Amino acid sequence: MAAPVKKLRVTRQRQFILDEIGRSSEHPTADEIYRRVRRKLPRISLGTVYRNLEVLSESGLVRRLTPGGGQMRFDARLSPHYHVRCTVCGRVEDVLVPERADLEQEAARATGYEIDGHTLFFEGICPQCRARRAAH
Amino acid sequence: MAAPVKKLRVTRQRQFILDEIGRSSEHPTADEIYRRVRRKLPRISLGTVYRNLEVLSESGLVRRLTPGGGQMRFDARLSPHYHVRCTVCGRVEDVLVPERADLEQEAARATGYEIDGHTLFFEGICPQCRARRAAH
DNA sequence: GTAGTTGCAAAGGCTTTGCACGACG
DNA sequence: CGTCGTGCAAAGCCTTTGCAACTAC
Repeated sequence: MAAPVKKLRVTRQRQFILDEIGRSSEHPTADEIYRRVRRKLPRISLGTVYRNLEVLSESGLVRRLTPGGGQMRFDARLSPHYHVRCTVCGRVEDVLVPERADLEQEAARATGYEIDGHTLFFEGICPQCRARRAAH
Repeated sequence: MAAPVKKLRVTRQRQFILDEIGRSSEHPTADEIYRRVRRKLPRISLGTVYRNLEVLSESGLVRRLTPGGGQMRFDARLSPHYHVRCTVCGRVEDVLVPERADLEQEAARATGYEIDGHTLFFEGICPQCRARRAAH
């Protein structure tokens, strides 16, 4: 009755990609993952990286983020949490505050939708950029 | 001290574009706006539409949305509110529940960022798609 | 053995941009 | 009249895809 889960093979490429996302807490883009994994697997292709990111997020092993300013990013932290994007340098970081489940009930009531989840992005300026800005 | 506001000219293209966004509550994409405005101004180009959307959102006359699934959308409703995207048909609608300002304070505390705003997207299934699904 | 995967390269979708002409103020 | 805006077309960026060879199970 549920979604047909296709069985994933454990390939070297897949392992390195998953590993690389887990290793970094900086929510890398597909291209960043590609460049890093290529240090270990020089023959991997960008297409493979994209295909794996698709499959891995489809099966819930990574989370795909689409912050306002640009390309997709990937997050290995699976527990519910929010994100913040620095509007100056573009970095994306976790915001570890508890998810507000009540928001979804409110939204369901207000819209008539069946709500499955929500995504919350804060925008702001990171401490480093703030310091740089203060120093002119 | 504030951002240098450049003065906008009132061109027919700009007027029709702004008008078209205001007229529809469906958060049209750039291409949808283009196709609609072209009925009145057949010689307008897609490039002009994009340039105006850029300028208009830069000056706060429209709001630019970037829902997870695909291209930018535009919203003429300027008061703070949230959005929901139907994961089946892709439509985007307003969610008129009050913004939670306390979220930003929490996020600032948790991250050290200076928070300027936040974007909240709900995902779910709209009543129409739900009905269609129930009817097999 | 055979489905799922990979590399490579080409194609695709959306958005941005260079340029010369046009029009708003 | 000087800018700012426009149309057109080309370029750009990120992502997806077709295909034949390959490999995990």
